[in-house]
Amino acid sequence: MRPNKRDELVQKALIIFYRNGFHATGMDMLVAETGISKTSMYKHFRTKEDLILAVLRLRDELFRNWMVRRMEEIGKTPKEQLIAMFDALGEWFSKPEYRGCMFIKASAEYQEAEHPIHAQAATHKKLLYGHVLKLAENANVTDPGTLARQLLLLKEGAIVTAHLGHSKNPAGDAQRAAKILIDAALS
Amino acid sequence: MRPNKRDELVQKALIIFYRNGFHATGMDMLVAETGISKTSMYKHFRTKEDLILAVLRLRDELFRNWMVRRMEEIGKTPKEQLIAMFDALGEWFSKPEYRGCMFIKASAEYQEAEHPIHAQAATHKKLLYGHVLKLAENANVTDPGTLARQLLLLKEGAIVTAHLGHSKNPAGDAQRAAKILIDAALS
DNA sequence: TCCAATAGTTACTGATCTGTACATATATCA
DNA sequence: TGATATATGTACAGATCAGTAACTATTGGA
Repeated sequence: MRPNKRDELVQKALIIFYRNGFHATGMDMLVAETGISKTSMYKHFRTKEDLILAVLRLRDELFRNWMVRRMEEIGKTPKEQLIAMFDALGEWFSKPEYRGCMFIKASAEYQEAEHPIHAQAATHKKLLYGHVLKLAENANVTDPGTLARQLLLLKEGAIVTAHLGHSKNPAGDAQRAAKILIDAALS
Repeated sequence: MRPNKRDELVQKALIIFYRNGFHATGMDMLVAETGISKTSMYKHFRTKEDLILAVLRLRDELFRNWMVRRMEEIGKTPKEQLIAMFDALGEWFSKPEYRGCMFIKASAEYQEAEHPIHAQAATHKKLLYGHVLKLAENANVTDPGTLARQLLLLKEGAIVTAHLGHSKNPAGDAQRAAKILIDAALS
């Protein structure tokens, strides 16, 4: 049984927490849905919070890898890659299992900035900002920091709006806005 | 005791749910922090869910009234009022008790679109869209629907980002982006 | 003063929560 | 085969969860 039970737990817990929320998911539900015994879980993680932190670390890795890869596949130049972020978002939103951003939800359930789970969610956003900032710099825009933050505002807004479901095509709306902002920053 | 106990409960529960989250706030905590007996609570509301729905209705009323009023106080023309939305957001973010948008958090804890709490959150966003759409129409922009949705993407993004706290001035970034989008929609 | 509505107190149910104790099974490697 | 690590099953502790029952106190209006 070398293929780690710990990793299996984190992967399965990720899906369940994403679908069901953090407080609303009890350890007994994890036992029932993963088939992994509670004793094993508590051997790998001292507390539920530790498990959630491991889940968020995995999610951060998976999500950023996926997002960066899609942006590079769709766009060639830095400017195209920035615009491609919203194509990738559109793909994500159209998946049937889409339920919004796990980090926004984590920060909604663990609100205090000092809480480790909240802090981990903030770290994810910071790391993504780093990537977008680099692209904005390479696109030679005036004030790349501002443009990067503005594009990410559109991204977060689209994520929330896609989950709240009162808009038909938030990724498309965001992308059209992004193009205008990028062009304005290039002149 | 004409000044309704029911209203008092909803007002106090609003503050507690906003600060503490929905699942994380038990009825016993509400009893302890409001001083209202559990029997009274369950005389006014059949379930915790019913209480939450009443809280969200109040929040919708208070928030939209406040936002519309501030926009009208700060901006004269429809265009100025659209831009003023982000001044109002900045005021909100700087309040010490700021904890993000209650409706985003509600939809994060009650994820299924069919859930009454989720639906109520979506309704709030729809109502706000109606107001912004009317302003965009009165500002005589081309495609007011798209502009209204894009401005609201910036708004939701700023709200999330202000709560996740990795950005210094999300309302300012959003406002500068909003001005560019509005000007582009006017030409 | 009496009625009726609204409030509170206390104690409870049964379920579920996180986390643990303890004894047993299984798999790998020497 | 035997040692060690890792997994399991079951049962539990103690707290908390939403919601209820039965009874009492307070209030406003007629």
